[in-house]
Amino acid sequence: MTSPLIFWFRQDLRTVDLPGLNAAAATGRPLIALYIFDDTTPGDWKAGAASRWWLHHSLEALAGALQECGADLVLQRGKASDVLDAVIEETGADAVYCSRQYEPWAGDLEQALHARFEARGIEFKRFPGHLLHEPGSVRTLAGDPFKVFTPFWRACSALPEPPEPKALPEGLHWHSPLPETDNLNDWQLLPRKPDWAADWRELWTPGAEGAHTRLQRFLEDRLADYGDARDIPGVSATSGLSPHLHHGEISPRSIWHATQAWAEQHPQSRAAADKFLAELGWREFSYHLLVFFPEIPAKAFKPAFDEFPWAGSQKQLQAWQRGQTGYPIVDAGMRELWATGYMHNRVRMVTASFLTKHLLIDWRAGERWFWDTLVDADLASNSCSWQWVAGSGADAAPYFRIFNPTTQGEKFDTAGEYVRRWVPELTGLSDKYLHKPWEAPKVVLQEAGLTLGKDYPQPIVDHREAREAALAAYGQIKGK
DNA sequence: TGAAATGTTGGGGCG
DNA sequence: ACGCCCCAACATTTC
Repeated sequence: MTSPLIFWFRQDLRTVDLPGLNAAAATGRPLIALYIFDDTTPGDWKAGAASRWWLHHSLEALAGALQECGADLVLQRGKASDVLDAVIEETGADAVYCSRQYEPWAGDLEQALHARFEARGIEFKRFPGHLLHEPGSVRTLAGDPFKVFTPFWRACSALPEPPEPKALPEGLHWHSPLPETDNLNDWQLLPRKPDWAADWRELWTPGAEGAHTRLQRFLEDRLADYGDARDIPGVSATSGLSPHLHHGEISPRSIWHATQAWAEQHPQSRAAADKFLAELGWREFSYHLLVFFPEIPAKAFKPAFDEFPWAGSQKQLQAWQRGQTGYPIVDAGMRELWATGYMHNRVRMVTASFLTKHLLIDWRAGERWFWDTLVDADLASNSCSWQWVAGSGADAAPYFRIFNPTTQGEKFDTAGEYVRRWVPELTGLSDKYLHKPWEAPKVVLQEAGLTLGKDYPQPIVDHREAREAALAAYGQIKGK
């Protein structure tokens, strides 16, 4: 009798275009579908609260999809190596297949498992699938990792196209009897008291099916206008695929090929498609940076920033987190994040710039907050993007690029749709003052039924002063 | 994947 | 008619 093979699900909660699972199926051996909830993760980057909500529903969806292929998903909680050992022991499995992950601890774990299993004659194989191109496959002519996005992405497009997505073959052979599975509810991934995600199912559909539906809808309804509309937070013009991608419910290769096919049918929208694909490019770039510079989540890429005189108070941090800074576009973004687990990309830049430059608060505080509150929280993208905004990263925005929250609001939320949606106390204010209520004459405020400092805060910092302070702080590390 | 300060230009009001 | 000033509007540079 053939020994079973464990397919270990990780951040790849799908059955379509999952190379490791296809390879496992191709062996013809009885399979065990296993997911391990490992909250012993070192490095202090356990899944945040919003991610855990997503994970719960994503696992439900995966279990459903596997059921349709005749499989039961085994859920177990604990240290990955211990759980794998126990399942191997119990079932007599002598092979473990999984998808690669790129977080520093995940790489370490894979190495350790490889050594451990090899010694015992257990086959351990890792497969790509989370990225378009494996880190290491894209290098400069000198063989170094790229540190600038544009040449990186150009080099990527010179590579052979990523493989076409492959469906899971029919008639898989599943092992039984299976080890006992945990009850998903016992993992308590969902929030209670209060259940702040009570209505999130109306916003999101975690799982591969939801991901593919979202991609289709994006291609049909949104991609043609993506070029300009993607910067308008009041308009639903972005794909919203990031949380699906993070959890591996859809592969970037599926997105890549679907977008290319769409672009061939809509040649006049080639530019929009390329712009969208470049966003996948930034995701790739972040992963490449994370692999080559594993300190990125915790340490400034540019050493000069180790000396940066970060300041800011707990009180200011809290005002930012709660959307009470007195700058409407910033507060709208922070409240959208809190209410939905998501924030529009344009506004992520504005709010992050505000935290690091107007409040001079260390980018790592923002990184933490986003990590806990975003459903798409992703170590690579989150840390690289924070460093990008803070000016400390590879190919980062120059430090002195300080967003003016008023100008950004007027430029990208001209009609005030976004601010009025998330900061309803400002609804009565005319467009003219919506992004700068502190400049509104008394009568206007009265007519809007608004008392600044009571219904809505006064700006917690003065823009001009904050900007000058930020530039002065930067002056202290410049040239170092 | 900025904004502010500074520089330049050109039309129009005015003496 | 002319020079002068004001100030948008746009371009450049500086942070």
